[in-house]
Amino acid sequence: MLADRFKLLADPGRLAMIYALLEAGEMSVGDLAAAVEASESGTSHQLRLLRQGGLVRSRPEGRSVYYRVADMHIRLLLDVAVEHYLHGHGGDA
Amino acid sequence: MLADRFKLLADPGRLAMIYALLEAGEMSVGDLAAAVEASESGTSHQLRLLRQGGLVRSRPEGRSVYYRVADMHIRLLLDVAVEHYLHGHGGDA
DNA sequence: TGAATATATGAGCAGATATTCATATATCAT
DNA sequence: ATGATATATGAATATCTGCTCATATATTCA
Repeated sequence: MLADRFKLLADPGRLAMIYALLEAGEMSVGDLAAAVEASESGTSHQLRLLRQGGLVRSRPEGRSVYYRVADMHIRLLLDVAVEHYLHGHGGDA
Repeated sequence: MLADRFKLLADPGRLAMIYALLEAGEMSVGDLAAAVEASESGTSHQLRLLRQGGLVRSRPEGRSVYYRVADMHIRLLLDVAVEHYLHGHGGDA
């Protein structure tokens, strides 16, 4: 469902993770947790949601697991959303 | 916050409302409630969230209030999201 | 004015979500 | 094999969300 995709993006922590991954290209769970200042457990939980939703992919290496954003459509979507966010500052009425 | 924008889109009912408004251009609360098969009260509640978030605007006329999507950036955002959704069917890994 | 209609709003409840803690699994180093 | 490290996962919990019911406000019509 489309709303489920939006749900995954509707959390500041997950958004921060996605932006960090977009910037770094690839990050281990621990590094990502440090980057977004969250617990490793919580980060792992969120990554599972993002992975199940197809927004990120993972690659195990040694005792680490590296995550990356699944595809660049996500960056486009975020860019459009940011642009829309900046544009839309109309109040009520 | 950007996540808040996504939150507004992260609900099937609200998405249905936005699509109905995009299609019709403008609708009263009652007509919209009927179109998305929801209660008028619930529809009004959701419309308030959308209005506060700047996604829709309202225009009172007589004893009705007509709502419309605030701007066409929203349609663009939805289109990109749908395209992304259709594109991204990659599983785990 | 009084009744009916359209919308808005607040309270309360049920279900969903995020976070934390504890524990499990797997890998690496010694 | 033992201990340390990295990640995953389940359970418990606290918060948030959406829905419903009741009620309020405003507008139209008779």
